[in-house]
Amino acid sequence: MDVKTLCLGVLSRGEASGYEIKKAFAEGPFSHFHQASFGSIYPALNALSAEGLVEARALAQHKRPDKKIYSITPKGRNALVSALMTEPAPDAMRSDFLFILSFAQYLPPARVDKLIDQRIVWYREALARMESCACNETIPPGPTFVRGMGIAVYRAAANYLEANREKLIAEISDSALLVAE
Amino acid sequence: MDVKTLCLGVLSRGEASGYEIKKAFAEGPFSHFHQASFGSIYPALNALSAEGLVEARALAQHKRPDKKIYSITPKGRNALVSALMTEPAPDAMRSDFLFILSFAQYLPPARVDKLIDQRIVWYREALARMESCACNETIPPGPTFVRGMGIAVYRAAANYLEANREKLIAEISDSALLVAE
DNA sequence: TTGATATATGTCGGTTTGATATACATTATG
DNA sequence: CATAATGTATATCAAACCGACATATATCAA
Repeated sequence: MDVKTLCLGVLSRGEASGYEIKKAFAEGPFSHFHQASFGSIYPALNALSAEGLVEARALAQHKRPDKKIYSITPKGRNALVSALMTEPAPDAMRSDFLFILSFAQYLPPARVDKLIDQRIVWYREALARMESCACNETIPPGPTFVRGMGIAVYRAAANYLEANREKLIAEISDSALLVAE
Repeated sequence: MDVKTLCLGVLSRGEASGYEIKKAFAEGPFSHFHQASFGSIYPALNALSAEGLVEARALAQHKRPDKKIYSITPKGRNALVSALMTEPAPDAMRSDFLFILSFAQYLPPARVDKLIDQRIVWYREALARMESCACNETIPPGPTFVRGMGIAVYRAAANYLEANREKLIAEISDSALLVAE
């Protein structure tokens, strides 16, 4: 699933600028299962434009660069559906946090404690964003299902961290004492 | 957290070849929160070797390319600890599966059904691997904690899919009927 | 006032992926 | 028994991608 397809997906829900597409991956409804950077979005939009899968119109702005608003074409919708019919790659989680924690016994307990603390806050904030967003609107079944899965997974992560942090800190503090003896 | 650091992390648990490091990310204890490809591992090992952070010894093999077994040096351990003390990036999940499902209403219900089916199997198999692995050995607190978090998150994902799949299929089947009327 | 944050597009170096090449052993499958 | 598929093992390379930076301005907080 390349960035071109991701952009088509966002644009299928309504026209948007590159900046707004970035926001959809940074904070919006796609943020908990995909991300994309400016360095890939802008070239992708140019390529899609050249292929006739999206159309751009420039919107003049007060003392700012023109905002280029992209909208998907019928050809673009076909390309999106084709991409949606291919077999998805396995799901992948990337967590520097867990990589670091797997070496917890070689780190100062205070550092581990703070790290877990911050990550709980991060997960809880992400959860709040997911749960609050657009409850008044009528959300289609697909996005509702996907949102629910994001909430379920993030909640499990936050709950696990809260339930098991003390045990971990106690264990690595004990082993430090053993070494000191 | 670049591939060089990830390799140092694997090697800190014992010497290994590039191929074995790959396996650690594809199936092993790191597989549920980080991944790395051959194309990044081999150059990373060469770079680490040039910097004196790892040492290589060649192991002649019967009618096969020599296996290069890498081990971490004291300098390498210092570099690893330094990397472990930097602030971790936010956790990220990447799921083409969820991206596709967010357009469920534009897809054939049978396709959505099969997709969810396969993903449940995938999550359950990953769970079985995580839960079975090395229960007899004494695992240090760090890896135990990290493993527990992987299990908690994957279980939440599998349970959510099982609990909500029927509702989704029913909803997209209904809307298809409405269109047909 | 000074810095931070937000809007907005874009480039560029460096990293990473995923496919491919090579080579042989072992293990299914028809 | 042949043959296909999978596993062991290293390595390269084009294409894709990320993160930082450049540019320009408005707004809001310290």
